[in-house]
Amino acid sequence: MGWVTELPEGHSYDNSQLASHPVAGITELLQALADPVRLSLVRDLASSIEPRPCGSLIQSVTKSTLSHHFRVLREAGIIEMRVEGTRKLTSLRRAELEEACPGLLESVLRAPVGETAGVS
Amino acid sequence: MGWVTELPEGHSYDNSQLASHPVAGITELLQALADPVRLSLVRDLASSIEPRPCGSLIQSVTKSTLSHHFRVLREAGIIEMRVEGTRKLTSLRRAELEEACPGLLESVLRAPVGETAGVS
DNA sequence: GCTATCGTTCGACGTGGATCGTACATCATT
DNA sequence: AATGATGTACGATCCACGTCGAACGATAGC
Repeated sequence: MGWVTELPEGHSYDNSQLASHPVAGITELLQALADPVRLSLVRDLASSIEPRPCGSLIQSVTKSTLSHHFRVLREAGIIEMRVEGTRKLTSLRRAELEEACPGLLESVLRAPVGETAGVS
Repeated sequence: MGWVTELPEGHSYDNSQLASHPVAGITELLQALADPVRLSLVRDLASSIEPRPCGSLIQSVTKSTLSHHFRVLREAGIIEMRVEGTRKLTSLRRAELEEACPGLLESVLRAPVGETAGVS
């Protein structure tokens, strides 16, 4: 039954992941950073000099969920990916981010990771 | 403080709005700022030296919605209110915010208000 | 007292988003 | 080709959140 090659209207493969999105506006930027998982990803990326494969970050969520978060960060212009063999290396776009919203990344990374900051 | 005047099993009145909440953690802080209405409120508050009554800010949403946003900002420790007659004056907690997350408010306020920042 | 104004609370609604499982794509190796 | 590893697309589910209208609380002034 219908072994017709199911290309059209099925899963299309979108390579726009590789084209760098422009850095988004401040609201979208904050929204992208305002999720605990994504913030953790950004912190991890910031703490390593070299770009890292997606799978080496986080573990508390599924592959698909992780891919979703990477998409959000990509579309906000916060990260970029490049293919290397069978993997994709992810890196922070520090310079572009700094140009679009100076100081934001710095302050977010410097903030204590725990719960309340303890300032009343 | 912040107790509740219990009347007849219905609306309870919570005065904790006046007790300053501690500045929240970075995630909650970002979440509070990542809404267009709230961000606009914060910008408006930042642009005026004196504290302002709630009603003098924004108009694109209902009273109740506005009150909800103020609550979120209050509970994140971003703003504080004090009663003055029949109004409540709202002000940014710049110092506490700066102590809890240095540079964050500055960078957010300095960011262009429009859509995309235009950095590719 | 009554009335007006200002802000809050409650309840309900709709939408967006975070999560997952499954199926699929791509590349490398065997 | 077949298999394994890595990441993406899609569909479904669930829940948090932004929004509103209506009722209520607090204060000021008539």
